[in-house]
Amino acid sequence: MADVAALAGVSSQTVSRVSMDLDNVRPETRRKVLDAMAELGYSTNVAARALRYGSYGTLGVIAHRLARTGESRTVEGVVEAARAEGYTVTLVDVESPSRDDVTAAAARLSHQAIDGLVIIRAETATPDTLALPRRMPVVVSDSRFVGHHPAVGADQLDGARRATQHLLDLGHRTVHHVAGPIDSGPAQMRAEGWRATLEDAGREVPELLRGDWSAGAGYELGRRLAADPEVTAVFCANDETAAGVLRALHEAGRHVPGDVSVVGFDGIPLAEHLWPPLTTVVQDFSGIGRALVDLLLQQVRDGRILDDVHTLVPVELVVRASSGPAPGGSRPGG
Amino acid sequence: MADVAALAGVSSQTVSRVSMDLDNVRPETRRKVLDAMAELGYSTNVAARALRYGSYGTLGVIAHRLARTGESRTVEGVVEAARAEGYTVTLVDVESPSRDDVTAAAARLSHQAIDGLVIIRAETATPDTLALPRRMPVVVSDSRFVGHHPAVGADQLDGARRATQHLLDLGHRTVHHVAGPIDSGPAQMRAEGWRATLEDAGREVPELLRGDWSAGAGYELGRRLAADPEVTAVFCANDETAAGVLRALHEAGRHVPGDVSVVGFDGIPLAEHLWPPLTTVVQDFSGIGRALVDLLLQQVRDGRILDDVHTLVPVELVVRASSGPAPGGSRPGG
DNA sequence: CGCGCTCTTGTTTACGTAAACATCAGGGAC
DNA sequence: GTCCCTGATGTTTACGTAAACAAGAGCGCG
Repeated sequence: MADVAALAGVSSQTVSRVSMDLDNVRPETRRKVLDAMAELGYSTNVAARALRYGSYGTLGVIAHRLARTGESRTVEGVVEAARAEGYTVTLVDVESPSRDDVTAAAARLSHQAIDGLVIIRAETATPDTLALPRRMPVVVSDSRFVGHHPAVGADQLDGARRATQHLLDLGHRTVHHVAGPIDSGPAQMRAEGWRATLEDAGREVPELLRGDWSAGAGYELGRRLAADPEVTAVFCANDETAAGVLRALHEAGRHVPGDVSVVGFDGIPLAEHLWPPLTTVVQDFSGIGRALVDLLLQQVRDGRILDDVHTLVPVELVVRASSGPAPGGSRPGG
Repeated sequence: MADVAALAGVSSQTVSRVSMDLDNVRPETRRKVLDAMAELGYSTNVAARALRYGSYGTLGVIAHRLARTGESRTVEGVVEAARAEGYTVTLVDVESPSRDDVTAAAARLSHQAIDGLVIIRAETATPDTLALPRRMPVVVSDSRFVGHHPAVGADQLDGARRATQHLLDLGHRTVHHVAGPIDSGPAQMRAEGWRATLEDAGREVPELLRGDWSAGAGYELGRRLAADPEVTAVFCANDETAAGVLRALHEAGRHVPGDVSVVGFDGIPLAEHLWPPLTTVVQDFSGIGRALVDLLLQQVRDGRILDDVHTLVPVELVVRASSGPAPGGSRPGG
């Protein structure tokens, strides 16, 4: 900046005024300064500006597996919402879902220049094990942090209930469930919604099959389901798992939805183009991202730390060809 | 820091020494300082440290649609590689692929605290329209920037050639292609590899079908392909497109691979669990991320700006059930 | 017993910016 | 013509950290 000032023959304060595009600077002076800036390839030093202002215009995000559907779409939603508010996003990926890793990630972030922190998936970490800088605004989309930090999440319970009820309404005697990993909050809630719906309807609750969100696990477990002629309806914890189940059913020669109906969760773009097109519970990821950023910026701007807010974002059941009437007396073989 | 120093009864410099965990500080003094830090919830101010050091420990990333396969997996690769080098990543999403948007993104990033910039997808922007701060180290994974900034990319041409050749080797007379959007460099190169392979083999080059990376476009174009009995082999610009084509073929009652073989590109995790499992060209996204970060950090650390490096990351053809022998005389109807 | 070395801690300074305050010139009102 | 007000620009200072330098204490060796 001093160089620019010298070249333009003005004081550094005038350069500052021009670069902020504020105040009153004579057009001629402004011109000289802009020319000098261009000539020297000057751009303002962010560190100094942040030091002066005490804020960075940046939000931190902790996610687990970035390339996974839910994560990447939530991150995208956060990035979009942050951009709309004039903030950029700094990303920290947690390699393995271990406590130490998340703590390390938070520590790394706390050494980064951020004004607030979005925890998209904290996995095994708990509110206590996260050693965050005091007064750091935080929001989470992980249900286990409800009551400790303000939380935003899709209405997992409602989605699972609607998916399960949809299958019951189609006449299926009961519904099997391929769940997500046991240490995932959303996976727990989806399983819970499934179980509660069956119990409310007075139906038998089949043994839960434990997956891990992956299509591979869906395929392996799907082979067991395909081998059981009693199975006519499967609710999967996410769409990838459902894809694996569909493949296993195809391989076993079981027709979908003639013999078995399948429902997924998440609403990935590919769901509509699986074979057959997948009935699924669609999450509004960009809505979640927006809600997260709103809640975080409220805290950042007011300097006030909220803790007991929990925003539920509604989900929507989209019915496609993968779910149909239970195989009845009219069509025993499909 | 001054508060900590006062509370601990030492100078701020001693606090600095403790927080850097360097130099020689008497254990007793260190203890006092650490206690004071804990009591006050102190953590070092990054802006000040960055101002002092002139670096931020952060890399910037410009991407287009974050949730799209290629983007999110490349970003994940970059984030992982950056973490391994002790850097975090600041993300800027470009809303629409317009020149202004990318320029605005770069401007926004240049006002952020970054040591270098990774352009994953610059879309319509050109090297000239990107008003980057002088001496900002840059790497790109966009082929149009080759010669201006060091570039890293999968060997698209080779991948497309191998996919096409694979189908010819199976006895197909020719291969149809559902391409990516016309303004995408990788889409161009995949189409080029396809065309060159057919020409080298002296085969007829069918009209190219213009998609947009989406499964929906694949589905629409796939319906046209399904209606044409001459079509026996389709090479799709990416796996999502291939999923749409598969669906269209299923709906039309054409068997895969009995009647028509389909090959994708990217190697998304779901490819293996589509029906039938998809033959595809697998890209090493984390390898690309690593190469990008390596190349960028070379420049960041040496303060030297490279411009004519172009790293090609090899791809791998993974053959699955979706591609098979051309329908011959032995099996006219599937 | 004193000199000098080492180990620990304190003081000064600079990083680049922008707010607060100071200064100066010009023009309008009386 | 003088005073005051306004608008443009310069000067001083502070943000929090860490390097460079300075200073003081303790100890060994001659």
